Amino acid sequence: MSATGDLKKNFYEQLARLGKAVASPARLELLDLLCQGPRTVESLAHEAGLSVANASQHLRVLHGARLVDSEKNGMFVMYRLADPAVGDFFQTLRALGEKRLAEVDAILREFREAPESLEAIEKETLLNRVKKGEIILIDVRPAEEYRAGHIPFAMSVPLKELRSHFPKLRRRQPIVAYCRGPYCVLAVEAVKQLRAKGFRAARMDDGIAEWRARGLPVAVSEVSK
Amino acid sequence: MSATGDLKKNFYEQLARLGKAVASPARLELLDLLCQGPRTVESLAHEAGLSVANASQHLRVLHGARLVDSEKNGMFVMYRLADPAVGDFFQTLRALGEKRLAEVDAILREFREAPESLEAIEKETLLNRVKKGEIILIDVRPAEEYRAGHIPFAMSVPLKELRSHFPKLRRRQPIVAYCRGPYCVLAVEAVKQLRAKGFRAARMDDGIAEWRARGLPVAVSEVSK
DNA sequence: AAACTATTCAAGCATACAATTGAATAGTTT
DNA sequence: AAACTATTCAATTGTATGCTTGAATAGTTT
Repeated sequence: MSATGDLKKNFYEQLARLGKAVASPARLELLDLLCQGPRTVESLAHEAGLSVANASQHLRVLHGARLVDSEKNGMFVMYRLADPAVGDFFQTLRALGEKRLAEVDAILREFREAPESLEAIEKETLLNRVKKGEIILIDVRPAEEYRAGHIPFAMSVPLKELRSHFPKLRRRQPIVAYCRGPYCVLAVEAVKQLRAKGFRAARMDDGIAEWRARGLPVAVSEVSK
Repeated sequence: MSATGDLKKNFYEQLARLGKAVASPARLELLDLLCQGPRTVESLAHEAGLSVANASQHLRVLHGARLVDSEKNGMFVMYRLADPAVGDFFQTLRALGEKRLAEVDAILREFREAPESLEAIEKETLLNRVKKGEIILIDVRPAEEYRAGHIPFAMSVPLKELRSHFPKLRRRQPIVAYCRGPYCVLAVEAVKQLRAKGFRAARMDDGIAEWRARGLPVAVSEVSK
């Protein structure tokens, strides 16, 4: 029916569908998120900063390229990678990107260095970034201390439970850890563990006491569950 | 200067440049060809069935994504993969494609089966395909026999020199080997070696004698060099 | 059943891209 | 230097894509 030449052309066309699927920053971010586990459309949209309709459309494209599968679960639709091989592919793509694109390298360098020089950044700016979700702020003190008072939007991740949070964390999302203050080793240890696992982590040497002393807002957990 | 969120967005944008580079069938074919070794623009254009200007533009896109490098050599410009990692990436992409895209699978199946059932195909059709470059027809008899008379458009690839041709050959391009006729083992052996190396090879059991006997055209080398 | 929610669909607009064409470079041969 | 060759550049055209908006589905709660 079709000549061999058409088949050859067709083969590359099919392959190009995969290429097209990863030709959009938005879809790459969605894929990256999905590499870390199944998610609903809305959570993906929110995390990637897309409108829900837009995210849905991008997901449809990814689905069309057989990169992701979806499954209806009650009112939600769960998206997941169609195959672990998709994750491998994404990692290869990222590795190649980091290796070959000088611009990407520069960005990552800035990324890596930014948290280091956090001391220089105004604490208010940090707070704004955390609020926007650009940085994950973790409180590594025991849960009770967290409940008693913590920096707004900080997640409670007691040092002992840090390992169990690894799967949830994104490897390139900057993480800032804080604890009781400059003479407390909890955050130092947390950063060490996170970096060992490849996360971009930095320590904020101020603790809750210093924070409060500057007149910055402090949150209190109402529900102690 | 730029917020962390911008950096994150920028990272995926840079990554998407790689994606865009492999989002076109033409560029994928060019990449595939370049995986097998450096080539000039014209040879790439010809083999991929593109106009030279078009191929040049596609190559510029690949170059922009840092996937290929070019080097001026006299009047020619040689293109090559920028890094062996690019080849790895392409293989991963292809592997994923073959694994995930049902259509691609179907195509490959047809591809794989087509040469097998070559006996059923009219020899004239074969000739047309060879003429169009869809199939590579190789004559595995010693060079003298080839010169004395061969099927039009067949390449002379004496069995002894087969190995040295491997680098030039494309792994998915169907190859058909013929020799003296149904009772000659040259083509059988050639197919065995080609398949062992992953090429798509089939044997045509008719030889030059049978070909001529059917009244089909026979070519003669004028220049014996 | 009515109000709500998560998701998808459809239409519209602006932008980006692929292929074609003809001309411009840069190198080679005569 | 003139003719030729390989490659690139520039302008054009049609088509595909991404994002937005508002409505439609399908499931859930009241």
